[in-house]
Amino acid sequence: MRIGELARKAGTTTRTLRYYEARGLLPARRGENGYRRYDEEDLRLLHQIRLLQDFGFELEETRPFVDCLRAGHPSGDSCPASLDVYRRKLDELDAVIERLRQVREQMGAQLARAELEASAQQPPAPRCELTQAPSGRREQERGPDDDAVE
Amino acid sequence: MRIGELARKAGTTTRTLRYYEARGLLPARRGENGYRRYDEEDLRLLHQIRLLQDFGFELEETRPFVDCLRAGHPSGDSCPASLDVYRRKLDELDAVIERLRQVREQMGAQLARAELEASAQQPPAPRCELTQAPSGRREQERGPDDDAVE
DNA sequence: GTAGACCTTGACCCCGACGTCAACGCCAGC
DNA sequence: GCTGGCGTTGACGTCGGGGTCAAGGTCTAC
Repeated sequence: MRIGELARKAGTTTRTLRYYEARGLLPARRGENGYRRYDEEDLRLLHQIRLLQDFGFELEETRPFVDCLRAGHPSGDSCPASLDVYRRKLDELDAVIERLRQVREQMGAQLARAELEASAQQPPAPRCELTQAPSGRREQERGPDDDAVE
Repeated sequence: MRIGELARKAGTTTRTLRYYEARGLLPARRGENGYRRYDEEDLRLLHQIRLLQDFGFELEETRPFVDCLRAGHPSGDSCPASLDVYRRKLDELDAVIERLRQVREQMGAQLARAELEASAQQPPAPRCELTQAPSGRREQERGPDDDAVE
């Protein structure tokens, strides 16, 4: 199959596939006309990459898994190198989560303190003019925003 | 004081201070020679910025806090606009933490499964190597080299 | 034989928070 | 007056994972 079809099947874009190829992660054979040609095996590799990306892996970190699959193993994590990456990522993940948890805690305390002080000042009349909304209005739809975990 | 001194006192760099000024976040007065001049108030503002940055705020998100301080309030979070940012960040934080927690869980399960499979295969002889599998090569032989990145 | 869907490479753009020159001005001490 | 350490602006680089043209080649259907 050609690049467009593979992209559709994997739910990604042709630009992304060319990018992966440029990184040496998913090289393609070429037909006589110079078009890239892929097969089902490539689709599997690509699925592996996307899965790990969704987990927050950097592209380079998916390489051991892809190599493992390409070497003929049943799954990308059948090789020691992949397991090492898993373990490292788990450690990282634990560290990040813990840090965020602490930040969350401190911020929650700050907010509580600030709200308390505000309510001690504000009761009679609205004063602080650096705002527009008088109170809650917090739905703020969540757009295509997401990760950015450090 | 001049830029270098402020940077040292706040544990940051002159480049950073110029960047903040370019963003309009921490404008500086100028001496006759064109040098930036700062005072203790600026140091306070800067501390507020750095604190929030450490919390993972983007620069723009610190602006309400800085404005609040500059408006004469005792602390950066004495203003409703700042509290709104707190609340929004807390929500974001909760969402991110939860997502990471789930990823951590899935990955832990993957690792456990992979380790189990590995131990079921490995005992007799070491197998899992990153060598070519004897299985079918892909259609159309390639040039004088199978790519080996690294 | 031609439209239009697909492919090719190359090149520049984006975000955030700066780092890192380069080339020059200002000022203090010796 | 010269060196060295400050300061100034401006411009480009970084990192990841692509997006978005632009200018052209190919293939397929009608």
